[in-house]
Amino acid sequence: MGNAKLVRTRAQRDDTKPARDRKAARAEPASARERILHAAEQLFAEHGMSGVGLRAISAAAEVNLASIAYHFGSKDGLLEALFALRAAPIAEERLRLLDEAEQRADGNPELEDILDAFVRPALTMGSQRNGGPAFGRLRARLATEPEALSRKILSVAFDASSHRFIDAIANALPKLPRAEVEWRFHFMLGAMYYTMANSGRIQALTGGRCDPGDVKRALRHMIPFLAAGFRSSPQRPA
Amino acid sequence: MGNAKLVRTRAQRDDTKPARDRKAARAEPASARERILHAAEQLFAEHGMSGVGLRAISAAAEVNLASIAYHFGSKDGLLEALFALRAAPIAEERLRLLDEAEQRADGNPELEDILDAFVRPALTMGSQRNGGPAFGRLRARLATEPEALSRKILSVAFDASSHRFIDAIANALPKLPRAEVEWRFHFMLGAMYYTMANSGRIQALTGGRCDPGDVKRALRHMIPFLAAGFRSSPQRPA
DNA sequence: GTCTATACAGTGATAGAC
DNA sequence: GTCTATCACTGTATAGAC
Repeated sequence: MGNAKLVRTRAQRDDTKPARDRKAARAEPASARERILHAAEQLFAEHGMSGVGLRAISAAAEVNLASIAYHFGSKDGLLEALFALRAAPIAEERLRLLDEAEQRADGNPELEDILDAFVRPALTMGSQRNGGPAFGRLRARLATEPEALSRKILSVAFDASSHRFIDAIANALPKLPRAEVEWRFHFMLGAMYYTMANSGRIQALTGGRCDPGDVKRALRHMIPFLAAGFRSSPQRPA
Repeated sequence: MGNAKLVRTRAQRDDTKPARDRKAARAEPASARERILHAAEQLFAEHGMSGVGLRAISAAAEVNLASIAYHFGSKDGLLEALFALRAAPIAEERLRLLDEAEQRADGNPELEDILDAFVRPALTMGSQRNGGPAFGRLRARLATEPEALSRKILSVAFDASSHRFIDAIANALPKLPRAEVEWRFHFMLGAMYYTMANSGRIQALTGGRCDPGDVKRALRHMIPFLAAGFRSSPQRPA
């Protein structure tokens, strides 16, 4: 667990199977691998990475305990596989939305559209199934972990798209120093992750009036807030 | 672990000893209780709540393993005790700074001063010792946990001061709907927690130029960003 | 009251039989 | 490939020494 080299599975076949039958995968997850991934995603998001045991996962997926070690090497390996499965589509959708916005605006998109392209996929694409934003919550949890493994996983998954967005924001705010853009990007990450985590804190504070799980509403509140923050003049007036 | 009733210790004496000798506590933490708390704070912050075992804590504190269960009931009980020790001073300092700002401004303090009074104690008062913001990181971790226990701990520690600050912000922005204030308060919490977590992500993205561990700089960037967000008009123009 | 030794049911991981 | 059996380790509980 200490050093952060990514786990190598014993079954090293190149997964990402070319989807030989999409329909079958929908009805009842065929392979043991997929059932494990699905069960782990639900349970991890609900009880946290260390709140749920491999035995519970194997039971929910209806596979043998050792089978999960066989397919994923370790509990951490299972986490990595989950990210490999879910993170890439999010990063791709971000870039797609950004490209779209840039084309619409001839290379100079509105700041709001850039921020929306960054945040929206993260909030909406957390496991549509079961209605629960399972992956998003898991990801938010990982984002606050200091463990080297977590950093590595997030880094390989999102570094490229993050850099691209920092550049796009800097381009939309040419007067803002680069360092200021980076700080504000950091604050945006915080607001986004905390919304994804949906810890229930703000519901408790407001008697349920404010619900981060309502993605549409969250975005409508979040984007103007962030955009105004990004546009503000850097130094504190007082 | 499931239900969130706070842990009752076997040694139920009212702690918060009236500091009979401040100097002695500085040199070499006298009681086993304090040594355990100190060791746990450091280790929890460094490796995460479930990344470190009770045996490691007992070794670092130079006490017997069972002694920690005696004083704190359980691992979760240890966490609660840590919060009881560190959270209260932070909440108090927040209210003190807010009172100060209100007095200076005859009841209508600047928004920036309100936000500063809220965020500053959280960033600065995370265990001055060892130079490491140990408690802050731990707190940020807890904030993204969905576990009932975490919510309970944070709730009893910070509900009162949070409500007070939501009111103060709403008072400073009389045109802003209450719900909007609450959403933005939520985003502020996210930015603050992510800064406290100091996950290293933004350092990695920026080659170390941006360091959330630099509290002074973090505040100078954060307050104007948040203030602008709070002041912005609610609905997205487009 | 404080501390200790020891035991127990649970965890993740693994070797090896089928 | 899959499963059984087992390992070292975790948090917790308890009986009893000072």
